[in-house]
Amino acid sequence: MPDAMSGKRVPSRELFDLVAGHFRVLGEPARLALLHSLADGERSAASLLAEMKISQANLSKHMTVLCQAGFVTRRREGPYVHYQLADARVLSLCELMCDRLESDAISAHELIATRMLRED
Amino acid sequence: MPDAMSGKRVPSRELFDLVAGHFRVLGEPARLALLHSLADGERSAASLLAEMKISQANLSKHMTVLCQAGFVTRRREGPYVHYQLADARVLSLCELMCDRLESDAISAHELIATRMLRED
DNA sequence: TTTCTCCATTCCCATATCGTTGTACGGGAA
DNA sequence: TTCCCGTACAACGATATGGGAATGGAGAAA
Repeated sequence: MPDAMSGKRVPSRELFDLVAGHFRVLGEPARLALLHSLADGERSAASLLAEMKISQANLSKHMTVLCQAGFVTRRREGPYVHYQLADARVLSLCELMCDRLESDAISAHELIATRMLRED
Repeated sequence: MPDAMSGKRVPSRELFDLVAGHFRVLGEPARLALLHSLADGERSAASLLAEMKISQANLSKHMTVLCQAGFVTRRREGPYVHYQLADARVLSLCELMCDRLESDAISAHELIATRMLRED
């Protein structure tokens, strides 16, 4: 039975590339911190620059990447630029990942506790 | 009022590094395809190698990365090795990202349609 | 034991990406 | 107009990462 008739989804290589590319955008600590700073609402480039400990050029590049990925929108107001989360689901992704890591940490902790109780 | 008393979570740089590192693991098309292949259950290394169009060394390296990230578990059975998803939530992450991309695509489509209807 | 299979690891190269520096663009004020 | 400020872009070096080829190592069979 061919996949087309099985009802099962068969992702194409292009889809994997696209999804992986967006995960890679989230695979940068500085960009995660920037997204986190935008969680409370719109922020100006200057305020982000003041908060983060990165250079102006670096900030601009990271924000460009986030905009191209569709995670953030850019709004120009005179000489100033304001950034905003384009989609709150991005934060859901981060929270989901954090939950996973937390579970792993707990499991590791229990494993260590078990080993300490066990008589080798 | 300090952050510690505001109830607001202030992630550390180490947490951003950790989360970003795990997102980077998902930022590889081949690894996403491997995770997808494991969605239906345990698979042997040989069957994964037969399905994917990558070299044996490459497969082994990718699976090692997935195991170290805690996404996959490795089980040895004689000379054979079987891999299994360690956490179904990984698939949730991928689905969430796909939903986002789908929404973007729809938005882009509507935008194009609007422009086509508009008289410039 | 030897030999074979299956998988992991190591080394090397090509490519990609991050951060810095310097520069260019664009808007507002003088 | 000229100047300054805020931001984006380009070019560079350093580092990281994926892929291929070769090697290593564990286990099973002879």
